[in-house]
Amino acid sequence: MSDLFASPPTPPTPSDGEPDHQSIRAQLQKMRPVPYMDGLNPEQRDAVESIDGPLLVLAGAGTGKTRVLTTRIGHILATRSAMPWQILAVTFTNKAAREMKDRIGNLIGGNVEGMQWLGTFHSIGVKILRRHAELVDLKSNFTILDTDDQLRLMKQLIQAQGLDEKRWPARQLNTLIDGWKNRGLTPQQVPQDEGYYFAQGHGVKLYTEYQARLKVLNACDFGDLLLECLRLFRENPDILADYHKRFRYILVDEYQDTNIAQYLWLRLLAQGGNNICCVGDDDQSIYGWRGAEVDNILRFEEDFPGAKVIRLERNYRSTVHILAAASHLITYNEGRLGKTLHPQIEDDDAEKVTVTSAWDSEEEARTIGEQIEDLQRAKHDLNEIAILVRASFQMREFEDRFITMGLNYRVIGGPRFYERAEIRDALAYFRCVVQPADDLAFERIVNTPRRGLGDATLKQVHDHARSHGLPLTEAATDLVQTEELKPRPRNSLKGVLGQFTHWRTMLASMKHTELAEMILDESGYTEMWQKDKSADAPGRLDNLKELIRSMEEFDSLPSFLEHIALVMDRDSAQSNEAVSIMTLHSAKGLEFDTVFLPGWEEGLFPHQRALDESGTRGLEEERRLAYVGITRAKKRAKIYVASNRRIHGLWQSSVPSRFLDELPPAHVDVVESQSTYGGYGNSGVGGSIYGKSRFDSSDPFENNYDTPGWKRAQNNKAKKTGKPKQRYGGGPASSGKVIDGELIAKGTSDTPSLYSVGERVFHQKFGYGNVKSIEGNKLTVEFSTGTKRVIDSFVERH
DNA sequence: ACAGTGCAATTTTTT
DNA sequence: ATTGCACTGT
Repeated sequence: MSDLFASPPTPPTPSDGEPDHQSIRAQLQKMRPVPYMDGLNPEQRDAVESIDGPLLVLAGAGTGKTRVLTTRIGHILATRSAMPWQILAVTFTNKAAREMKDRIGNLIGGNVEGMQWLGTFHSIGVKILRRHAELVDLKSNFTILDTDDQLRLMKQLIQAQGLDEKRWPARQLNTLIDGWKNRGLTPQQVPQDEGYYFAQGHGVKLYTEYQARLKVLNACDFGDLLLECLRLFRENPDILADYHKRFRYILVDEYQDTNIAQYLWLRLLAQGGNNICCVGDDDQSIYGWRGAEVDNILRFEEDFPGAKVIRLERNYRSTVHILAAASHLITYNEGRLGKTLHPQIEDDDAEKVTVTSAWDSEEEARTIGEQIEDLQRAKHDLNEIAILVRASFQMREFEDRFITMGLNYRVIGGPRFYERAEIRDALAYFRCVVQPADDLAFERIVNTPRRGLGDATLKQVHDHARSHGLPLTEAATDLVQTEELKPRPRNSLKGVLGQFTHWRTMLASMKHTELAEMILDESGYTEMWQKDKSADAPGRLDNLKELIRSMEEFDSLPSFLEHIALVMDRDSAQSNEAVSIMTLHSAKGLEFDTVFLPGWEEGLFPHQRALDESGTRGLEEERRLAYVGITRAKKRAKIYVASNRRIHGLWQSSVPSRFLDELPPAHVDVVESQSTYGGYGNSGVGGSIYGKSRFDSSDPFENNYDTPGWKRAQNNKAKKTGKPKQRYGGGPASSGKVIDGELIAKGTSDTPSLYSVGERVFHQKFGYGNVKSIEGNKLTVEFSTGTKRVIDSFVERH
């Protein structure tokens, strides 16, 4: 394929405006198909070839969206319509950008380095801002603040206003300002009434102050990376015109996830050639809560007059049943552009989507564990299995279970490397060296490790800084020359400042990795963790080593810091075979043979908070989330409902999700979990309908969701809260109920414990352990993972 | 300055 | 239940 590029393409000159050339080339292209077009269906091909004018590609799940995007870029390059550096291609995540780069590389045979404008919205924003920083009151070495920095800054501002931080938490202010920034609003543009929501009208004032502080700190937050670009373009038409000339083609991935600021950003840039191609799927818009505007994609044809719209509806990923389930479910949403997925995979033996009821979340985890073992025995690849949960607290149950089972798993999207305290501390040291005005970094580490610089001293530095309008570092430098500080803190502060000055002088001459190590050693930071005898200290030291190691790939400390700020993913080694556990949100864009979807209960999924806060809009977004979940599956989608779940430490009985009603019965099998007898566990509520099909085998595929029992269950929902788990500890009250025969026999609170001190027992979650003491039916057991108090019926004698 | 205690909050997440 | 926080007392 690379022979297409054998002769070096000549860059089209700006005056090369004769469209005839292009269309002739395009025609030739159509007449003689080129290899990279092989295997594209007509719609995909159309999307690849329609490179002139605005184009919206509505790409349903699994319809070859990325392929179209990358082939389109390949096509632009192959037809010499633009040079690599004249293409702007934006994605949301670094992962998507990387994948796109890789695939273009494969397509055109290698070098994609020329595509310097392929990246995330934010990384491209930074790139533009650094070039023109002075025009937006920044220096080109400005710092990018993360959420943590933002919060600390806002907290300071709230305090400075004399407001009660309890009543007006920084978090809330951050969300508010973030929301404004997502909508492209500067402090002046915030609608008046909105400003009053926060702290009796202090909202806008705080926003203004926050922005002012950022300038002083020579810093940007993520929102600014776009917002300041907007300002730059608007205030400097010549610069915008420059970019118009530069970007002959614009491509946007996941357009349904763009917020207003991003939309404005794109529109300003697209005004040049109008060759903008947006790819997205309104049915997969799941980030409304962080500012994404589905409207952007719904409005595309109005925003870009003359736009062509191409629908990709041939799904190459999933079986008929999976697609039918997802499609039927999503039709319950209003306000969509409307697409139908047509299955391209023929499989007469395809499994229907299953819905399984479990007594509680523990049984749910156990059942899924067993099913995974079955799949494993049938030689299924564990990497092709995923568990997609609504909220991350659901993950723990699976982890616990898989640990005891000895099943390999990996959690995708947990706490990130860069978020760890030790990494943030180390970075703060580096930031402070590179950018002395970075007060937030300075504050973070000035007394870490302990240097005897407490609140009192810091307050003096702060006051001096404020009254003289100086960054903290400078204020501190001033102060130590005077007699204002007490001798001890004064010397201590003088010492650190001296060190920083020293490190800064080394910045140019020393290799950055060595300097970094030197900073951590000389500051006493490494030593602090070496002396720390807590269990995680060695791990933290490892992380620091890892941090230094990862700096190797960069050529300087500043470029490394930018990478950290923007590229927040850690490349985890995923060599082993393992089941993936992740949230539905982080599953977008992925696919697996088998997908387990636990926790389909009202309140959890759809999530109560989504309903409370956003009403129908929230519900529809939850439904799209369900759609995303189901369409991740290639061969098997397995849905689970638990009748009882522990939320915030309380057992709550729950009602199956309304989404289950919205699945097409013809493509769904209702089964009960392998280890449940009956499924009528929720006594008194009429029973779960999901166990019923077992006794109702005359017509197992009828729509079970409309039966009286189901209706009753819905009416009764949320009546019982905080109820103990009847099956295990209920005593006489629970007798006569349908319960798990195996476990109920093991004693209740009324009978003396069956165990004795010193006995070896087995627990489903914690594994083997020794009984330390007994109070009634509660045992204190020492497990390998620690000592826990458990109800005796949770363990087995061994 | 720091350690210990009490209290509230607790969806989803990228950049 | 767990965790992170702000405040209090030494």
